[in-house]
Amino acid sequence: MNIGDAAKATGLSSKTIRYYESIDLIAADRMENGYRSYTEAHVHKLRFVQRARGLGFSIDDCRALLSLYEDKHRASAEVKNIAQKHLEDIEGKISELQDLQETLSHLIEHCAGDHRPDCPIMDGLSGEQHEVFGKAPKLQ
Amino acid sequence: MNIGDAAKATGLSSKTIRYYESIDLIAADRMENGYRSYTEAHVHKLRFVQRARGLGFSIDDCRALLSLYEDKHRASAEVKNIAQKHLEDIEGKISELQDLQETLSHLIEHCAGDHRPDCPIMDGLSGEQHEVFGKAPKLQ
DNA sequence: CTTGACCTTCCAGTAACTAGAATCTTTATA
DNA sequence: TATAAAGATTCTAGTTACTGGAAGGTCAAG
Repeated sequence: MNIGDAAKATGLSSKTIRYYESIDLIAADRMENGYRSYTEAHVHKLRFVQRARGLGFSIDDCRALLSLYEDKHRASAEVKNIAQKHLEDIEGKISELQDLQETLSHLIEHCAGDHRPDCPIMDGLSGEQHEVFGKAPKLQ
Repeated sequence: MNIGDAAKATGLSSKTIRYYESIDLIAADRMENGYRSYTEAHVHKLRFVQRARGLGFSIDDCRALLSLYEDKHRASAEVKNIAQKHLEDIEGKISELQDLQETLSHLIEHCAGDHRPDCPIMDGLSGEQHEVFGKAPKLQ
């Protein structure tokens, strides 16, 4: 199977598949003409990574998960560990974003949003307001 | 004021302040020896950007907000518009992350996490599970 | 006069691709 | 059979918002 077919079979773009090979994540075989050649096993791995990326796992996580995927004697604890850490990451991000959401929606609520220049949002950003601010966490 | 003092006054690093100058966001004056020189007005603008970045506004948003900040005749509607779009972005991200969180925590819940190789998380990533999957949205 | 703290510029690296250019190879059509 | 289109290859560079580090200039203190 050529790269284009592998792309269709996985939902990844050819570019992305080549990229994954360039970072030694998933290597294809080569045909005589130099074209990459994909087997069903390759496609499974690609789809595995596609799903993991869809769940927000980093490429490095994917690398670790792939090697566990190929290890018939893996302990599920190892997999769970990676997933757990990732879940905690996600939960951290959610709560940071919720803080931002709260701060922003307060500011927006109090802004008339008309032709006049007075603007609580600007005041907030200028540091003229003290209630609502100072609570916003840093985004990484 | 030298860049180091401006950094202390704003909470930004000297590197970041130089970076902001390099992208034409906030330019400093120069002293005879070539050192950057910061006035209170500079510091206010830097702090303004620092707060906006803390609320997750992009550099481009900051650029727009800064120019509104300096425009005494701005309409608050313009500010509100930028903030509103950003809020919608944030809300979108929150809901994507919540979907991921739900999917992941279901998978994790059902994984024994012991020495045995059987693992619902792996099954999910391998596409052997169909209930929980397919719902996960793409992260941008 | 030297040490140390501070400043300067410039280059490279981060994450995970994506776009585009220049150049094959294969396939389909006239 | 000639050729054009589709699809393959590699390589470089751009994206976001910085951060780290190197090589070197400036300044105040001892």
